Amino acid sequence: MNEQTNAKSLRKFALMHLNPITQEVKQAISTVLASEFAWNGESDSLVINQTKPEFEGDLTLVLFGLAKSLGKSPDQIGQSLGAALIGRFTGLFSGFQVVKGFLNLSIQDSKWAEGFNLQCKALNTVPCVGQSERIMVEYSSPNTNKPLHLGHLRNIFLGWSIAAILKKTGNQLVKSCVVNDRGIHICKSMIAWQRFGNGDTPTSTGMKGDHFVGHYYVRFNDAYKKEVDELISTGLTKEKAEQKAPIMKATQQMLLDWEKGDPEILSLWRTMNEWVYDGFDQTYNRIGADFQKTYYESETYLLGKKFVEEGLASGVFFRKPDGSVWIDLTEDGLDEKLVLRKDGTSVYITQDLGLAQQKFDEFNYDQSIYVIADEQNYHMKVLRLILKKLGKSYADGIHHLSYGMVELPSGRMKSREGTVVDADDITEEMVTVARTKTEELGKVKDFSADELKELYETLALGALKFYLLRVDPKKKMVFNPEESIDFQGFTGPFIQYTHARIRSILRKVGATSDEFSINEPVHPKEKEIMVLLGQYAEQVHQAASEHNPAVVANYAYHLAKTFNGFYAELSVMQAESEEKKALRVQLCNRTAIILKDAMALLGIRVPERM
RNA sequence: GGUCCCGUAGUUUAAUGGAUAAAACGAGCGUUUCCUAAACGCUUGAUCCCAGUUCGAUUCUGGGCGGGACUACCA
Repeated sequence: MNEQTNAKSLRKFALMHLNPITQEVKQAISTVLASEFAWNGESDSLVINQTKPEFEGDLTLVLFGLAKSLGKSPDQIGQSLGAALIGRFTGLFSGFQVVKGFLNLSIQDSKWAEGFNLQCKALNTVPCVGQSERIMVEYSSPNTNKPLHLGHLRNIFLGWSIAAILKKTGNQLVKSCVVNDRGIHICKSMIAWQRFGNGDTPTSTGMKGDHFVGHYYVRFNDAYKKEVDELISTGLTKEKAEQKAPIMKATQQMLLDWEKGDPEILSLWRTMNEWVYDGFDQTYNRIGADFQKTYYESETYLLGKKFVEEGLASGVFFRKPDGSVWIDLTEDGLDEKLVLRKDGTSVYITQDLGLAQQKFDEFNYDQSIYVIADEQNYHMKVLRLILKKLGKSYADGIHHLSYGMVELPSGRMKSREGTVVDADDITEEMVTVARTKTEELGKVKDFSADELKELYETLALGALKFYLLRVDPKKKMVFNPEESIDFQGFTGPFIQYTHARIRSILRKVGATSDEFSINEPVHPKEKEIMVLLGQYAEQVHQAASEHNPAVVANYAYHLAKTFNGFYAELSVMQAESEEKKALRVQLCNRTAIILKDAMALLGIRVPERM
C-alpha cells in the first residue's frame, strides 16, 4: 500500500513538472475558481484529462468534484468558469464547451507551438525529477545446467529495460546477476558427462557451451527415467524406484564430494561451468544484456549464517528441539519459515538474506530491485519481512519486479518434456523471418552483407524484445510458436519502420534549422504529434515509478501510429508553404529522436533504412 | 484447506474512479503517376456472474464461478 501511494504521488509530482501546459491550465483554473467562486482547494486536486477525440477541445476538466464542494450544478460552474477563463487568459485558451459535467477547453495553437519549441531546444529528452537514487537491479539469474529459454528472455529484457528507464530518470544503476552454480542440478550434468561424454567438449563437438552441458542434463534425465522404469518393473513403487536409482545415488554422492571439496569433482565442476558461462556470454552479447556485478551462489551460499545468530540473539528467530532454526510469521499472515536446517546448513532464504546484506555493504543502495518470476512472490515477501524484523534499514528499498510466466498454448514450458522455447533458437528464427521479409520487399538491395546482417539482427531482436516488453510485466503471457512473432501492427518493426521512413525524409531534406514559426492554423494531425511528444517525459517517469517498461512500449507505438497517420495525409516535402515545411520537418526530426530514445529504453535499436 | 495473482472482441493486449471501452492480429473491402504500402482508411466484434459504495465502476469492496502460482529441512 505504502509502495502504491508512493508511486502515485511520484507520478503526480512528475506530471506536475513535466507537462507545463497542463500545469498552466490548472493554475489558471484555480486562480479563477479562487477569485470568482471563493474556492479554496488545491490546484492538484483538479482532475484534468485529455479530451476524447469525439469532442471539441484539448483538455477536459471534470466538474463533478467541484459541483459538490461549491454547491452548484456542474453545468453552471462549467459555463461561468469557461467564460471567465477565456476572458482572462486569452493567450492560453481559444474556446470552451460544457458537455454533461465536463468542461472541454481548447488551447491556443500558439501555446502548443511554444511548448513544442521549448522541447526541441531542451537538452534532455527526459528531465530528472526528484532525487537521484542508487539502485541495484538483479536480473537473469540462470542455473548452470541448461541454456536460457523464453522465460529468461522476458526476465532479461525486463531487467535491462527497467534499469535503462531508471537511469534515464536520473538514478545511478548497478546491474547484477546471481548465478546458481551449485547444487544437485549441475551434478546431474556432470555425472552424465562422465558416463556418456567420451571426453567430448564444446570445442570438439562445435556446440555452444550451455547447449552442450544442457544436452548432458537431458541425457541424465533419460538415463534416470530408464533406471526408474526398470526398477518399477521389478516390483518397486515409483517412489522407491526414484530413490534407489543408481545414477541418482551417484549424483547425490557427487554433491557430497563437491561440498567436501574433492579436487577432481571441483575441477570438473569448474570446467563445465566455464563452458556454460561461455555460452551465456555469447547469448548475452547478442541480445545486449550486461552486468556490472556477478554473484555466484557457490561463493555466497554461506553468507546468511551470521543472520541466524543475530536473529536468535534478538529473539526474532527461535530454535526447535531438533536444532533447526525458524521464524514465526503467522502474525503477518504467513507461516513459520525455516532459516537453518537441523544439520546446520542454510536454505535458500538464508542465502538471500546474506546476499541482500552483501549487496548493501558493497553498493549502499537506496533501492534493490529483484527481477524474478511471480512464482517467487511468497519468497520475496518473506525475505523483505525477515529483513524488516531484523531491523535492516534497507529492507524498505527491496522491490520485487514480479513478472508472469511465459506459457505455451499447451501450458507451462517443461524442460523435461522438451517443450521449452530455447532463447538462441527463437532469436535465430526471428532473424530468418527478418531476412525473408526484407528480401521479399527488396528495399535495401544496395546493402552490404554486413549491413544486411546488422539489419536482420536489429529487426529480429526488435520484434522479440517488443513482443515481450509490451505487456504489463505482472501478467502471464502465452507464446504461440505456430503464430510466432509478427512484424506488423503493434510490434517493434512497426516502430522501426516508422523511424526509417522519417529518416528517409530527413535525408532528402538535408540540413535543417530547428527554427520554425506558426502563423497559419495548425492541422489536427500536426497538433496530435506535438501533444504526444510533450508527454514523453511523463510517460518515462510513469514507467520508472511503476517499474513497467510496457508504458514506454505503448507510448512509442502510439507515437509511431500517430505519425503514420500524419505521414499518410500530409506531405513534408510538398508542404503548402515554407512555414509548414519547416514545422513538419521539425515534427519529423523530433519524432525520430523520441522514437529512437524510447526504443533505446527497451533495448531496441532503430535502423536508418529498412 | 490457507495466502496471493489473474478473468476485456475469435486471439493478443490498452484504459490516474470519468464521457459512446482503445488498439493490433484475424476476416472483408479499399488506397501507390507525390516523402519507403513492414504503411494508411473503412467494415466486423468484448468488460465472467451477482450485490454494494458513487453523480459516475473495466477500475474500489464483498460473494460466487473459472484459470494460475505459492504454501519443501529443493534451489
